[in-house]
Amino acid sequence: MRVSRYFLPTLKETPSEAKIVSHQLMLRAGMVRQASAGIYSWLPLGFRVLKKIEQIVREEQDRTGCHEMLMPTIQSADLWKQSGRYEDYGEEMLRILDRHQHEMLYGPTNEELITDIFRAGARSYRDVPLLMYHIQWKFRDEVRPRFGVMRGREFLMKDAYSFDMNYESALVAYNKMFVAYLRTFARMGLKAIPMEAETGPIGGNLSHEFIILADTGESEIFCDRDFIEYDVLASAVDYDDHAGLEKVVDYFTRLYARTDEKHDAEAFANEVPEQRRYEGRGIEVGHIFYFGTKYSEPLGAFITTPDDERVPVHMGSYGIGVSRLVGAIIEASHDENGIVWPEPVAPFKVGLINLRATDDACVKACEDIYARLRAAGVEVLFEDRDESPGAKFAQMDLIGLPWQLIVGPRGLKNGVVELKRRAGGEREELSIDSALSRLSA
RNA sequence: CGGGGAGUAGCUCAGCCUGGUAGAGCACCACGUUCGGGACGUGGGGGCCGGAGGUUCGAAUCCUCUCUCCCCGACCA
Repeated sequence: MRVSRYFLPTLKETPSEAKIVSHQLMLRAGMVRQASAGIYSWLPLGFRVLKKIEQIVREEQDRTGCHEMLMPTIQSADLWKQSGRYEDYGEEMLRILDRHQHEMLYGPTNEELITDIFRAGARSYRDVPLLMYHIQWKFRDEVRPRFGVMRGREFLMKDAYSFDMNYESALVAYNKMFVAYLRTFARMGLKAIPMEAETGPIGGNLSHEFIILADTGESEIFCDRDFIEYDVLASAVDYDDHAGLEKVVDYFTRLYARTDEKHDAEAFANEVPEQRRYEGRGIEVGHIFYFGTKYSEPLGAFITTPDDERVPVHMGSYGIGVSRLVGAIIEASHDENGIVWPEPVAPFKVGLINLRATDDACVKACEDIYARLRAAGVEVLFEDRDESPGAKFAQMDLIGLPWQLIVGPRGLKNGVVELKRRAGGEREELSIDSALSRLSA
């Protein structure tokens, strides 16, 4: 993509309404634009990041054998009345009347709808275990939206739902999601820590929040350093190896990890040796629940067991805040110059900077490099405008692409270009060919 | 929902107290000079001063109502 042909409205100054760094940087980098309180339009650059994150979430869900589907944003109130949540959910639910005066709502979550889908299509134990998910926009009419996309009213969420014949089987689904979540966040370059959580309005009795480490996070966290050092991506997972999954989950659930709300200084001191104590801040990006038959009973989602008994199906739900992750990643990864994207979620892999857009040799070299990078399938943002070098560097640093390939007349005389890594800022002069092979690797 | 603050150019803001017909910096456009970390000069474009009423010869400015946004608190993916 050429910057000259792109819609990239970056700002030099920080818009006054943004108070936290991720929100400021998202606005400055031209990723989003606020449409109204807690509701955002995703501009081309931001949308690319959102899609990258969504795709990682999707791949890790698919890997567990969870089936992707899509439920609507607008739901009928009927099912919610059946489950009892039409009243319970309160003001946070956006209620709508259609032209026939039917009560509709913009879905804040989808337990009711998925349960209805399940009960209509599943009859017996042969139909479970079953895992389904979708990635869809949700609306929760928060009293006070803030922090940009981190706590919007409209947000993109991945929500998965599990259906099992009994608790033991449901636990396997829970463990699959637990491990999938660890992998998902690790792939985005984040350290995610599962913490025991309250089950909240969704209900149930087995629940973990996944908190990622970020110095500017909302909640204070206390945990064992082993969480941070464990590399979940080091070995492949076999989601059919139930015992293996349990081992991983057991490992993580045994270690101390609590937010300030549940923190117990004494227990922390007793359970965790001093050199392994980690205190920091974090942001919640995922939440998993087992809630048994809370919805299947009132909504009548029953299946027949091998013994010809009719039992309510055991369920769990598993959420990841996809749009929140965009902000959370920036909170976890930025510096004084701007965003520092972890490569897997970066909107482009490399920014190609032509330092002298009026110089024929520079133009020729850049056009050649641009064509070759694209041919190699490398996502490249080509800064081809006639601007001052300083302005180009500043903008490139702001939007935080992992690599900058800098082409200027001075280097070209010696047959070299400069390859700079955004994280850490190491620069290296090398020939065009070796720069290209480095970036294509 | 309680408490506070703010709406003036794309962004950051001044002007408001003490009414006289719209400003600065950045951004944008043109030309020229520049060019390895947000360049410089000259010229230019852009605003029903959030909206509605009122007071007044005259309102960005005073009064009333209203909408929106932000912050703190309670609440939450």
